[in-house]
Order: sequence, then structure tokens, then C-alpha cells
Amino acid sequence: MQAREEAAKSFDPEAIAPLLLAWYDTNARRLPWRRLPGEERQDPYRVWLSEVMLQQTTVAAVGPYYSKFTEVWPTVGDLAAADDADVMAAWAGLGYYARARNLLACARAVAARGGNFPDTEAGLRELPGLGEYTAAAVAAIAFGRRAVVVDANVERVVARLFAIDEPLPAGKAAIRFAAGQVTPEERAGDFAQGMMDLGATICTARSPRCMLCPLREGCRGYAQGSPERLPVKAAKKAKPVRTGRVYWVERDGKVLLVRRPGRGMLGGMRALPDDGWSAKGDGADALAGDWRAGGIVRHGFTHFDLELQLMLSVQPQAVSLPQGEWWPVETIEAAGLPTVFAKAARLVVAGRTD
DNA sequence: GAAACGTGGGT
DNA sequence: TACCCAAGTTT
Repeated sequence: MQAREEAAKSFDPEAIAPLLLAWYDTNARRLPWRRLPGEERQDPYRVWLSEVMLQQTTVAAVGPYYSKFTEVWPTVGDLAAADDADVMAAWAGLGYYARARNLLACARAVAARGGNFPDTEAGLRELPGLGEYTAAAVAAIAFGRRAVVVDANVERVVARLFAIDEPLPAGKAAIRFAAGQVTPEERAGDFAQGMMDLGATICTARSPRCMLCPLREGCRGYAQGSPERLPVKAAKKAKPVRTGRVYWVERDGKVLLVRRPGRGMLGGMRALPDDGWSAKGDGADALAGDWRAGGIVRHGFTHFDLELQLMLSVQPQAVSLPQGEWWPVETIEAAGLPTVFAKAARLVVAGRTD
């Protein structure tokens, strides 16, 4: 496009990688899943695990989950042999639960081929849960392959560097092309991680710290002024508010938990029984029985906000109940409930001690 | 291409 | 408070 051609004239794309790598060598964040200085290469299992956890998720949120997973399942074979329920429970709270389902499917696929991950981008791309980004990232970081790694950080840095102002997501093609022009043949993994660190610490979304940026001199967005306006994004739709009921049925110190269907919202997770609320509509399938109100649980999902009426059983023996498991209330925090249900459980428990 | 799919933190 | 955002993938 026009902007790209103009940008190409303003500086040599091949000059970017050396500057970025030199910056990375002294400014890299120390993260648990990164190889330490001096180490040859990181374990592909750990690179893959961290990359899946980091999809749409902050570094701070991933930390404790990464520690737990690597402690309990040190190898991909260990993870492949785990019970589904244990893995889903360990993922609870991290969100986007399809990632956990795909994580297990991927671990088992890798175990079935001898425990070794494919060492090419194309081979990795075939595995469950590895899309364009993750396949490129693992190929580059774990196997030293030259791959064009484009995440939201790289998109932002490159959009500014080349002053690409075509709104996302349509503008992704131009950004990817430009990213390919600045990606080096050697050290593509370090380059990718350096670009992500730059995006996370210097070239941030709101208030970029351009005075600290190693790429400032060649940055067309900086030269134009207002680099923070890039990348341009399409307007977002308003979120609807949905309502429903969530049920707390307790007998002898144990509460009834169900297992949600394998696909869709919170798929495969333990949960409290509910009345069938979804992104599409309010709950309509009320559980028969005598109930009393236990308060309101509010929770925001990506594409809708939810208001749940907490229903407490008055005569639990008389309620017609769905199939499930009776879980000790004392250890409810260890059940691996998604946050919306964990909130409901905390509301019940807090109501007793206050 | 658009929609579905979680959550916690920053401003 | 309300909105934006984060190492995206799947359908």
C-alpha cells in the first residue's frame, strides 16, 4: 500500500532487527518459561505450554498457572496421561477454556508420536490449539526456525514503525507483510520475544515511551506524531446484559456440582447447576423446588454481561436434581470452578461467617 | 469475515 | 464507573 512504500523509502527494513536484538540482549524480561542466559534452548514442552497460556492473557496472570502445571506435569507425557478433570480444574480461573481442552488433545497427539513436538511451523500448525501465531512462536523460540511471529504486540510495533493505518482486522495483511520484512533469518525467536517485550514495556498501547525506544529513529509513526493512535481498530459492539439463575443445593455439608458440556461457554468445566443462560438469551429452564434468594452474582464475559440470581435450596431432599457430584463445601475453592461460579460460592460462604 | 470464547488489571 | 486491553484459535 501507499504507506508501506513510503515507509520502505524512509529506512532500511534490515536495519531494524540488529537494533531490536541489541536492545533485547540487555533489556529482556526474565520470565519462567524463557531460557536463562547461557542455556542453549528451552524445552519445547514449556515453550508450547507458556504460549498457549499466554494467548489473550497477561504475563502476571499466567505465572502461577505455569508454575503449577510444570510442577504437576513436568513433561508432555505426564500431561497426556492426566485426567481431564484434573487439567480442567487446574486451568480454572485462567479463562478461554477451549485452550485447556485443546491443550490436552495436543499433549496426547504429541505423546502418540513419541513425545516429540514437530519441529517445523507447518507441522506445529496441525496440532490442536496452535494457530498461526503459536505455531510460528514455538517454531522460532523452541526450534530456532525463521518464522514471522505476529501477536498483538508485534502488530502494534509494526503498525507504528510503518505507519500502517488501515483499521484492524483488515489491516493485518499489511502488518504481517511488514513484519516479514523486518524478521531476521537468524535469532528469529529472540527477535519475536524482543518485539513482544518492546510492545509490552516501551511501545505500549496507551502512552508509548518513545524516548526509550531503540527503533525511534526509523519509526514512521513517531515521525508523524501521535504514534499512540496506531494501530487503528474497528469499533466494538455493545455488550448485552443477560439474566439467569444459579442453584446452590447442599446436603450434609456437600454442594451439588455438575459438569458442563464439552463445547460452548465454560465447556468441560465443573459448575453449579443453572437455568440455561447463554450469550444468546436469558435462562429459561428453572429447577423445580423450594428456593430462597441468596443474592445477585454479576460477571462480565467478553461478549455479554451476566446477572445471576443465586437460589438456595430450602428443602434439598425434595428437589429434583440433575446428575452431578457432591463436593465438600469446605474445599469448594479446590473444585476448579470458573470465576462466575466461584463468585456464587463465595457469596454463599461469606454470608455464613459475616 | 464475523462471532464465540474468560478474566483481571490499567486508566 | 466504564471501557480498553492482553504472547489468539476455532467455527
